[in-house]
Amino acid sequence: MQLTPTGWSILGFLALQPRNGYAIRQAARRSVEHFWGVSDGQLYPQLRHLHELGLIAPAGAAPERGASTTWHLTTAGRGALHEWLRTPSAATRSRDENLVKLMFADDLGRSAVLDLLQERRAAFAATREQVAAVKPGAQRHGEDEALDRVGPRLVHEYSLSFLDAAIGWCEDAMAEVTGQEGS
Amino acid sequence: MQLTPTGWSILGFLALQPRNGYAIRQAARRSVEHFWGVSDGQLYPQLRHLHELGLIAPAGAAPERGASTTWHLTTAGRGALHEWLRTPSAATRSRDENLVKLMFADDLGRSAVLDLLQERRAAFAATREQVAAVKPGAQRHGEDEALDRVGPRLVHEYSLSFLDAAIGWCEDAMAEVTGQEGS
DNA sequence: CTGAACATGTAAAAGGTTACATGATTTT
DNA sequence: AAAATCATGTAACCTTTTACATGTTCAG
Repeated sequence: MQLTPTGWSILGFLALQPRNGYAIRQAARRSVEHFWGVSDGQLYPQLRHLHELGLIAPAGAAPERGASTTWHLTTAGRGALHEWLRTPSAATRSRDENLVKLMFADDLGRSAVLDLLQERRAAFAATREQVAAVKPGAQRHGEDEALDRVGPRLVHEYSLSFLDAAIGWCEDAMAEVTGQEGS
Repeated sequence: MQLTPTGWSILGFLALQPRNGYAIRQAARRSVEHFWGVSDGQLYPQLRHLHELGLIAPAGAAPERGASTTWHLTTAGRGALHEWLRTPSAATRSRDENLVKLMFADDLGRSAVLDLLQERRAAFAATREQVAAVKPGAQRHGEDEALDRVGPRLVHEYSLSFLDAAIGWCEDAMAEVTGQEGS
């Protein structure tokens, strides 16, 4: 069984609990967004595809066009997800325009380098606040299977620790660049 | 002037010093790879494109097919690069399959979560060694303008501090998951 | 009843990765 | 002379992004 990681991620969200496409998007925004964005244009085609493969099924009989459709995993879907979970992962990849700029910014002088670091710090700090405001796994109210999962909590903690490290680095770097007034 | 960040990154490497396509790829591998990969299939078409825009020029008269071509920035190219450097950057984006799996791995039990964390730790540790082995900015021998640039050094330090944070988090997470033998 | 949020979708274009294909140069 | 590395390029495919398009439900 072969899917794009975006497909797997959608499958994963349905494994946590049944929901409609819109709710998947929201859940992705709350948790995964920074390391696996799911874009609008891909969500609904992927749902159709997963349905065709028999990995998910609509709650009602037939999904009507334009109406809200709640999807849930089939047995095959859960099996496929578990199989994927045991598969080795592709390496982490980032696309970080700001860092690329930093690489080449010397030409413009120290102040330009500082500007880039400041931009970076501000962006990370804003993201950190946003992430800190979210409670991981609290996707439903009341007692729920989702609540005692370690996965969402660990991922949330990872995001925070990454952001803290990045912000810390920005500050160190700014101090370093400000300190040595050579060149 | 509008380019893809891949194009800008190529331009940036030529700003540091003139070189051929192959050398750009190598330089990218040494420095930027983890946060802005430049893939083979894009490099040469991009060089042609940058040439058409008048941002870079070949060393010899005309670039011959199959022969090594050393490219350097034109005045317009350097101007465009500088302009880009002052432009606000797109937000950092990562694609991290391992983290997505972690999010959904609870179903398979604590041992599967630990496996994922171990896989993650090993991958980051390997990358860390690889990155640590590289000396930033040392792209030429002898005294060189590249040597007193802060950019490459800062970026190198960022990579290391990111990797350290990630490895630290893996270890904390493993301890946490191992510790609480509930569920 | 009006606007905000909910909900689903499509089409086109841009971008990136992979695999392939070829030949030159240098080292052993 | 063979092998490794240097060097350039193409084509197909896959994925993602963006922009658009439409209709519903609920709160004020």
